[in-house]
Amino acid sequence: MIEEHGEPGEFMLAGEFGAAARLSPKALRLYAEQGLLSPALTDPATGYRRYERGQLPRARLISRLRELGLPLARIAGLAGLTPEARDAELRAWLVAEEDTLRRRRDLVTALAGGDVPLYAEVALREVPERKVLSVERRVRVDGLDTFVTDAAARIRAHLAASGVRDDAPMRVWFHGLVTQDSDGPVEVTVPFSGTVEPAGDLSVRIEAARTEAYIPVPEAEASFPAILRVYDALAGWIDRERRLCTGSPTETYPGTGGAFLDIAYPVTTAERG
Amino acid sequence: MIEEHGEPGEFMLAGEFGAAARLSPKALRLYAEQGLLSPALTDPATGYRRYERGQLPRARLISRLRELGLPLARIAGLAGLTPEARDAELRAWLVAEEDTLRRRRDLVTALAGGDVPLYAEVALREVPERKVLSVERRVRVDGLDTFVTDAAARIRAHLAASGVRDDAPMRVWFHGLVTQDSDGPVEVTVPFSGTVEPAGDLSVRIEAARTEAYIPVPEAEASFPAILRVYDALAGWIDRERRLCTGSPTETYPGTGGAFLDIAYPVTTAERG
DNA sequence: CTTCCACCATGCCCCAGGGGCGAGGTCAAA
DNA sequence: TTTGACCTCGCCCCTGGGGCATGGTGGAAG
Repeated sequence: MIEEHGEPGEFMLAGEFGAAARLSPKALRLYAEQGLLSPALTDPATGYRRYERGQLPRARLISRLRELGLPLARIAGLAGLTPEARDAELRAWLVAEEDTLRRRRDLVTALAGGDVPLYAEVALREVPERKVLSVERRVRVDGLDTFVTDAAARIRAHLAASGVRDDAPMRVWFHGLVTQDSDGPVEVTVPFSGTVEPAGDLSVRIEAARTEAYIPVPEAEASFPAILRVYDALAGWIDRERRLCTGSPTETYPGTGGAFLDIAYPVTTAERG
Repeated sequence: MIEEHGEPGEFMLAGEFGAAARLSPKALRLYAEQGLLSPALTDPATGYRRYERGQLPRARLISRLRELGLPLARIAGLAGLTPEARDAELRAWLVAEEDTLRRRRDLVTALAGGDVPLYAEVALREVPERKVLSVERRVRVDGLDTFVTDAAARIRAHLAASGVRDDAPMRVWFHGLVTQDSDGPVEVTVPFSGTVEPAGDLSVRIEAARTEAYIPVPEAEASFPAILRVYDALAGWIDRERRLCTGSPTETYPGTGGAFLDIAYPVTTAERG
């Protein structure tokens, strides 16, 4: 318990201040180090931090925002806003949280679904060597659509300007893991015939010949998270056929037989013994 | 990219296995250390981990569960269940997540509301020294109701068995921070007159005389998160009156004038200069 | 058979947001 | 003055890896 102070001074020590703001002394020390909530006075000899009463509203606000689970950097930004602007930011954050929850709900549903019914649609095909115009960049899921759309437009524009026709579907390569919080290199390629000069971040390269296992995906299943089941089905098929993946997965737009897209993995030619 | 293997062996190295399960080698190493996903074989000379194809489904499951943001310990538990049981657990987890989101939404609303209208209801009172029977324990918010209800019942039962009447409201002391993920010591006390022996975790002590600032709270505002605004209003009033808190906050059931409860802070007797 | 290069291992430091502990300094009332 | 409750700092711990440096390896090509 805190003892009574007969004639209390203007300044409070960390424990007392923290009790009034529902923040532990440890948390207050951290906030002081980070500059999020600097004590009004620090005794240079003892290191004791003294807070003043006027800092309580800010401390209480920080405490509330921490209860929401916001990181300190975010809180530092929010604490500097007007109450109205802060409220607007927080409501936007809530909307994002709701999105996250929806995504999780969909993932759980996808997990429960199993992947058996899709096996029959998997097939093998030989893809010949092709010359392609490509753009590669590291992106996260939230920037994926924008990147792919933009890259495809620029590639096709450059092909048109170079006087060659793009005569085959666009292919998106996932060279690395692309998730909510980890980016991976993604490449967009469009095959062409003829001669084209590279320009800016558009490069010309050869896509090697390969055998790939693929599965056409209708538009209804082409978005997250239903598409995860398709990936799992394809991987499961490759397992069962006792083949091995030999490269990164790709998505081809449009897909075989009028499908919205094909998902494909390059695989070994022969089954393993 | 991964080269083709003419006659691939039964075992895969970390990178290859990880590419097939969408897990980084680093993550696989961590999971191996924790026993979450042990490689089928570890070369004792080189430390190379070899995974086999049959481990892919488990690896993919782990990858999916990580995408949900679940901690590894939780995943370890879930991975051992049948698909049906796992699905049930995940749905329960989703419900908890929805609760969390609701709580956050309420907190944001409370933050935006301000606390001005409640000031008028704050008052001061002198509380005399009282002998009380008490139970103290560290609890978190989720165990708070259960603890208070149970403690009150046991205290009143012991008072009745000792032949004394409990003649005053129950008081709940928050000696430490009680939040979602940090527990604090909480004490439940009931004043009595006469003589009672301590028993088990029931102890007899004196609550010191004090001055307290209090505010009656109707039942409609007595639950989370509306009650936070009341706490803030009380703290703001104490600030404006230029007093200091001298102890832990308490909640008294029932409250003054038919209120559901009173929230009170012990404060200094005199205003400060 | 050697060489080459990509892959793999360990180990260390880093991120948030503190909790917990121990050593030692400080401040008040009794 | 003593006592006990504060306070300070500093270190190690948690999760789930990312990134880097150093050095050992595997497999395929020459």
